[in-house]
Amino acid sequence: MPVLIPILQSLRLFDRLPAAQLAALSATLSERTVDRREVVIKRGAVDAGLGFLIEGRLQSVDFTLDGREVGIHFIGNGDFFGELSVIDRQPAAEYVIAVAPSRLLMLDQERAYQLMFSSPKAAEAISLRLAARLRQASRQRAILALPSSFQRVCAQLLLMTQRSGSGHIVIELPPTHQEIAIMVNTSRETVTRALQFLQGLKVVARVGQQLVVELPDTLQQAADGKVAPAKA
Amino acid sequence: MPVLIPILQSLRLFDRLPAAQLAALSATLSERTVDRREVVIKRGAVDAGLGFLIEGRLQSVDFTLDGREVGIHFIGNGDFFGELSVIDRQPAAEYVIAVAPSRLLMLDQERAYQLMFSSPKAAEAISLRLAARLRQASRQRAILALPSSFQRVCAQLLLMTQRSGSGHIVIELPPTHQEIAIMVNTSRETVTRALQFLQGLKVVARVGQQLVVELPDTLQQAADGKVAPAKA
DNA sequence: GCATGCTTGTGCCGTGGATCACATCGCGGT
DNA sequence: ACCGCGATGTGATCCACGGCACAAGCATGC
Repeated sequence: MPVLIPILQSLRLFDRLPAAQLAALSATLSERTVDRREVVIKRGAVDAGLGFLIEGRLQSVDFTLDGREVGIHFIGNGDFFGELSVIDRQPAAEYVIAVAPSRLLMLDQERAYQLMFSSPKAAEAISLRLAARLRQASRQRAILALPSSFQRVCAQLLLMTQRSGSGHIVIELPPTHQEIAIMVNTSRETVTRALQFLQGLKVVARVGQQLVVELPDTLQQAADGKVAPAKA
Repeated sequence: MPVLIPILQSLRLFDRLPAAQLAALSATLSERTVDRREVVIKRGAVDAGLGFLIEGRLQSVDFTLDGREVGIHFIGNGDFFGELSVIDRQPAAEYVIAVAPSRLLMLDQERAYQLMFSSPKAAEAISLRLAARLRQASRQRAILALPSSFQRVCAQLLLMTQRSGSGHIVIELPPTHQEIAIMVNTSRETVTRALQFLQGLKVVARVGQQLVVELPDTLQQAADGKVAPAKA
C-alpha cells in the first residue's frame, strides 16, 4: 500500500533521500492505525522493524518485576521508533504503546537496516538521532534525581511544552496523570495534587484538549524548588 | 606521543582498523593520566574530543540545580567516552570524572569525527555502541523505578558484577557508597545500611580491593524485593 | 435517557528514608 | 608513630509521599 510521498519527506529520517528512492521505499511500507492503549511493539519482539509515527502519540514503557509501569519516553509526531532492535538485532527492551489513537508506518527490519546504513549520510543521521535520545535520557535522569516529586512533575511538564500557533506555550494532547506519574517515578495522586496546585496559582490551565502554560517562568521556578505547595 | 599499537587494538572502536591506519592514528593521540576525583571533561565543554579509557574507572555525573550530584554511568576499561559531543557537536551534557586513578587517550574532535564516519564499518560500530548505551540507560531507568531504595542498591550491585578469573562473582574497584548512592538516587547512609545488611547475610563480603558476591541468587531476590531488612 | 468505565480530585494514615550528628575506621603522607 | 582526611557505620528525628478509600467528573455506547 503506497504512502504519500510528502508525508515521508516530512519524517526526519527521509528528508534527504532522493525522490526516486522514496517512491520505491514507499511501496514497502505498511500502514497501521492503532487505538489508544494498543501495544505497538512488545518487549522481547525480535523482528518488529522500524516504525514511523505519522500522527498521534506513543510512549515506550517498561515494567519492574513487581508489575509497576515505568515510562521511558514519549514518541511524538514525525519521530521514528524501534531503531535499537534494528541496529543491534537484539530483542526489544521495552513496550511501545499508543497513548492516543495513532497512525504509523512500519518498515521491516531488513530493509530498515539497509536504509540506515546504505549511505554515509543516513548513518550520520542515525547516529545523530541516537545521540539525541541519549541526551534526552540523561535529561530525564536528571529530572528523576530532583528531591521532591512536585519538582519532578513540573520539570516533566516543562519538557513537554511546545509553542502553539497562537504563540502560547502549551502541551498538546496532555498525557493522563497516570502517564506522567510513571515517567517521573511518583504516584498518580501526587501528580493530581501538583497540577491542582499549579492551576490554583494560574500557572497552567486546561483548555479543552490542551494544557496551556500561562506562566512558564513560574513553572521553571517550581521545578527548581523555588515555588512549592504550602508545607502545612 | 606514540602509543603502543596493541593497546589500541584492544579498544573496541579500533579492533577492525588496518595496522597502517592505526599507526598513523597513534601519533595523533595524546595520553593523559588523571588522579581520583580529577575532572576529565567539564559539562559545557565544546571541543573535548573523544576519549579512551585504558585503565582505571571514570563516572559521568551531572548536577541538579540545587547542587546534588547525579550519577549517569560508569566507564570501564576499554570504553570510550565523549562520543556524544563528537557526533552532534553540541557541548558536553555531563561531567566525566575519574573515580580511580586512570590512564586515558584523547583524540581531537575533528579527527575523531573522521574516524567514526570514514568507513561504513566504523559508523555501524558507533551506532552499535550508542544503542548499547541507550539500552543501558533504559536498564538504569528501570532500576530507578524500584520502589525501595534497598532494592535499587541491590540491583545496581548486580549490574556491576563481573566474573573474576577464579570463577567468583565479584565487583572490582568497588565504588564508594557515595558513588553508588548518586547512581540509584538515594543517600549515602542508606547504601551503607544496605551493604551492612547484605554482609550480615553473607551475601557479599569485602576482600581487599574487591567486593565478592557470595550468593548472587539471594542478591537477585533482594533486588526483586523478596529479601529485605527487618521491618522492625 | 441511563449505565459503564476511565479519569480526576481529596482526605487520612503509616512509614521509609532523607537528614543531622557523631563515632570509628583505614589509608597515605611526613 | 602520628596526623589528617576521606570513607564507613549507626542512632534519633521527622515529614513527604505512597497507598487506600471513596467521591465526583466526563466521555462513550446502547
